[in-house]
Amino acid sequence: MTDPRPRWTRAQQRRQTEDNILAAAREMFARLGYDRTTIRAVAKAAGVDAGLVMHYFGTKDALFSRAAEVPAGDLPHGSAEETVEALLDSLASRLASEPVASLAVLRSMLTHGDAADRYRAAAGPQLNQITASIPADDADLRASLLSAIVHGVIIERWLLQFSGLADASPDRIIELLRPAFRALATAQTPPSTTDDPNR
Amino acid sequence: MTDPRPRWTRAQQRRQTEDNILAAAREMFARLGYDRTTIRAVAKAAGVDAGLVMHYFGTKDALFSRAAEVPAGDLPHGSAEETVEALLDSLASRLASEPVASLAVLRSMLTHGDAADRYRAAAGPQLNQITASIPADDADLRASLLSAIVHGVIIERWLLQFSGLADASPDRIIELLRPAFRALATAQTPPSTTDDPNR
DNA sequence: GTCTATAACCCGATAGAC
DNA sequence: GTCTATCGGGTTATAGAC
Repeated sequence: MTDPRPRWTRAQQRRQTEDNILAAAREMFARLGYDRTTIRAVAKAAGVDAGLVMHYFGTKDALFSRAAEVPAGDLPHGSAEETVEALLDSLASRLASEPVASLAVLRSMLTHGDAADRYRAAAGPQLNQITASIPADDADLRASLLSAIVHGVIIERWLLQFSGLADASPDRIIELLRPAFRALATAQTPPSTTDDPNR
Repeated sequence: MTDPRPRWTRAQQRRQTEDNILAAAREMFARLGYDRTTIRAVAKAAGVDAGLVMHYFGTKDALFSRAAEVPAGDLPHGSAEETVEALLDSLASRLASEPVASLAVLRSMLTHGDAADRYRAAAGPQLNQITASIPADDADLRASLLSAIVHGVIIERWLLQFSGLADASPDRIIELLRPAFRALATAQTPPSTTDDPNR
């Protein structure tokens, strides 16, 4: 009375197993980083054999590449003010819940070259768009600083779990950062301490 | 005709060798992180035997602890404005040249628990002083954000070597960040987009 | 297709010769 | 004090049985 036909086809079954492995790998890469994540542990977490993981993905590096695929987040074009708001929106959602694949990249980027490359590749386009929206000679530096702030906050919230940032409400963080972002995105020489050498 | 008395005493010689090992370990921990730094490689870089490193420091963890000793950087007490300037001064010097021991901690903090603890211990006092100087209910969150910004900039400059931050002049970075820091350190509801629900 | 066994290598740590 | 040799364990990756 057993049905000889499988509920899923071979290809579907394989895909399902691959997804399980990738999910386990993502979680582990995000929590432990590249080096301390072992193929054996990933396989066990996914309920399969370690040899199977190698058979599917070839190498540990390839597994990381697949597990750490993160969509290139891009911002809509617009004025500096609009870009600031778009950047704050993006940050707000990443403060609410950061994708595991992205956390895997962030966790490993300081000690694994491929992860650092992935990080640069993901941040690059966003950086260019921010730069383009800022009307100033040093737009690139301003954009880099905005990007560094976003990443610093994300890292301390999700990876280091700094008290004060780990459990603060995204809205409050956004409200506090808005003036700082505006100050960076709008070119204005502060009427402050030093004299202008260009006069 | 050889002089039987050594130029240095045994204790001095040992101290010299220890310093060589620590310097090599610092450089390697800072460049590769905790996991990828091996005792063997440190010994080779220091020109000694791997067994000697173990004999001096006992374990790899203990070697890291010694190599990653970083003085607890504290800020002078003062008003919010003064604290901002002190924080900017501190950042300026860290942008000019960051100590190798500190880079070792930063490089390893996402993947090595001890390094993360060290990082929190070093950032903690500074954070408290910033918090104390800010007259606002959410002073702790504002201080955390200031700290996150500093660390984000340092990481992208020294560890990820993000173009735009890696080779920008410290002075320009400081000038750009000053308004942003002031905005965070001085409690003011922005006269901006949203209505004030507390009226 | 899936899994077991193992090869080949590198690690931290230890014991002991000199 | 310094260094050689090695132990015991872990890893990725491969080869082959079922």
